[in-house]
Amino acid sequence: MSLNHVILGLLNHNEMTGYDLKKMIQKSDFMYWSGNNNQIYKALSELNQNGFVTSEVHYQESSPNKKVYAITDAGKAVLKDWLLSPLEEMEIRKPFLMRLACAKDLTEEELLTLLNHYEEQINIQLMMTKNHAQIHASNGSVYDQRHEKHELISRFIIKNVQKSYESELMWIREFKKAFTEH
Amino acid sequence: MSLNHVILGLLNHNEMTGYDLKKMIQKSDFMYWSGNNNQIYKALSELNQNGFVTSEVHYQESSPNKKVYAITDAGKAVLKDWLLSPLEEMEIRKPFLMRLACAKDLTEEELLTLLNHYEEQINIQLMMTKNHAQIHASNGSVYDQRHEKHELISRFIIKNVQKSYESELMWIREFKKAFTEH
DNA sequence: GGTGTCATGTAAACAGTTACATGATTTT
DNA sequence: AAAATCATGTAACTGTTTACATGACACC
Repeated sequence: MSLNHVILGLLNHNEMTGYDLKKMIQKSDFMYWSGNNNQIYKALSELNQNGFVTSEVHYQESSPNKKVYAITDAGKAVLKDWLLSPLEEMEIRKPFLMRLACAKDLTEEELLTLLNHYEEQINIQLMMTKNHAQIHASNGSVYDQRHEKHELISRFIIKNVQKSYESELMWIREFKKAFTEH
Repeated sequence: MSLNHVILGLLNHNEMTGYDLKKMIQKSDFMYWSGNNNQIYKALSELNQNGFVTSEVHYQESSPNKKVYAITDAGKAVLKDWLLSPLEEMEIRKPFLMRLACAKDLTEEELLTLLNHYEEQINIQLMMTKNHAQIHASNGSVYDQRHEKHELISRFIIKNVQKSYESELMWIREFKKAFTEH
């Protein structure tokens, strides 16, 4: 149940509404949850029931009312426990590799177009993260960047995602080269 | 429903039982399904009902009876349709990055031990894939490697997984360096 | 005598996605 | 006039994992 932990982590930066959390998770390049309503509002009510967050209703005229959530001391303790607990393994899901493994009956031409499609896709994804990174860098980002330490961390998180794509592109080029040289 | 497609792809190499498929998927470094019974036997009966595979019971004395599944022409057509259809996007799930993003209140020491744990974990995973690759190379592997083309493909699939881990290790070292140099 | 392999299957629980519902305001 | 933003929530569905059930044989 890691999403609950991440929500605590986000609320540890700033108090927020469910809607804010949803947008943050959906925009992020490295948070791997869809950020749909069901997930987030359920997680929040669960965290609230356990006393890990508090919620305060803000009445508004022109827009619907908000529930602003804030982390409690109990929540901070749970967050820290998680941070120091054994690390979950990463998962790489590359449907392209599945296709490659099943490509026995494809012609060399078909295989090359598949590879080219993949290269294009990864290129697009890389460009998107670079775009997001620029936006982050220009307008202050989600996290407060007054502290150097935290700035370093967020820079390296973005770098990590970009490196994953760049490494993939390098592999594709190597593969294409090996493939065209029979 | 990509698992069904991959099962077709595997059966396109060799006819097999559900148990064989299960083991293959569980041992694989790049197939991202757990390969539990429920998934595989359900998928097989579905493929069978749709006429994409046939099943033949092999009676055995000392072990339980087998159902050997083979791909049909209809199954081959479905497989090829999938191979030429639009590519699904890859997903990278790195719980470590989630922790980093939530690490605001950790001390620099705690953060460094987290990083070291991660490095160790990735190192272990890399070594495991290298081990698997050796086993594959020595005893003929799952796929028949009579054809050069296919040998090239399986070599590059393994290379892809390894490169993902190596790129991660490089990132970790870069991060540790940047971190210790304040 | 306990664990592991071979072999198939089901039940229950949990996680995740899509789609629905409401309703005012702002943008295209 | 249609679509998007703000804002919260639920229902139905699909997908995935864990655990159960059976039973012979081989290995340590």
